[in-house]
Amino acid sequence: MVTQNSEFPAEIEIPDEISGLRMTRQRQEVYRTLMQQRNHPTANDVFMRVKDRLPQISLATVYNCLEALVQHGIIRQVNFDRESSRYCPNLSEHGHFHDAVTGVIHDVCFKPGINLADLLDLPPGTIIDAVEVTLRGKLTTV
Amino acid sequence: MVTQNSEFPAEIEIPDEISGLRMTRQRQEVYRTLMQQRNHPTANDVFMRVKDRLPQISLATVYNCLEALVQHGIIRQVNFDRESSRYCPNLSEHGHFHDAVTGVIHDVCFKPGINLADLLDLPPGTIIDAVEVTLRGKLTTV
DNA sequence: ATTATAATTGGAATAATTCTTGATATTGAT
DNA sequence: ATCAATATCAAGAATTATTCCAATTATAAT
Repeated sequence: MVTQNSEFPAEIEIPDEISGLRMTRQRQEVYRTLMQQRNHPTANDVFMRVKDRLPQISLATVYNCLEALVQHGIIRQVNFDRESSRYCPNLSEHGHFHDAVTGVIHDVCFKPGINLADLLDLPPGTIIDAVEVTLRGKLTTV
Repeated sequence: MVTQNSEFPAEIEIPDEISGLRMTRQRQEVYRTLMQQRNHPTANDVFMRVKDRLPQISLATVYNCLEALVQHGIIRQVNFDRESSRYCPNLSEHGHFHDAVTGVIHDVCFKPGINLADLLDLPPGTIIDAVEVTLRGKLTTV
């Protein structure tokens, strides 16, 4: 049961197992951080945040947890150029817009009914397992 | 003038300057390698190949040359996950298909008349400077 | 020719990530 | 519950691609 306390934001309840992956305390906290902090944090960002609740956790463990979560399809790993990997719990098909001014990464949805693979000149017999769309630019305040 | 010799494949002529970038001997060889070896080589791949013609070249120089060429829009840098950067002289707008079986990277064109930004749900006032499309999958031989 | 600027080199430094090894915790079978 | 087998975690070492640095060399400008 979740401890509800008006002094703290409501916590996200994490089950003991997700998609066959045992959710240890460490994995729960890593996952919770990603669910709460939707700004595509790096492993180190997650590490610093999780340390508040699990002071003894190591960066290696954060990497292990993130990898396990990615492997089990619970979160997604997102890369921009060769910067540190970022992690994202948004599993719906979406792209990423990288604001060159603020550095903020925004999730971008496809307009309904769009199937990217249909728009590409692919040789017959190509099986697409994953699609990645990354945009770079600025967000002029309107 | 290019030395033509039937014992060797015809060379690609590289001018002394491209888009305002002075084409030094090193930059010429790096660029020539990319033009001849269209399989998206890494900096190290280029280094090994260029060494045949410029045995004293250093890896740092190859990195410098590649960066200069990228900065001047003469070639493109392509990243897959956090693997080594790859380089590509194809400047036309295209995506990349990464064959999981062979590891080969294929350029993929958009079907005519497709403007990717139109298919995305972008907030108004978004200025897109660059678009990157990466596909992952297999190429079933038909 | 001389000076100023840019490019190259080789090696050291960096940073993100992975690996290794021993300790801990968890599960399943008895 | 106990024990063995397995999985996870922690800490630090190792790895790898890339960048930085300082010294040399090449090119361009006067």
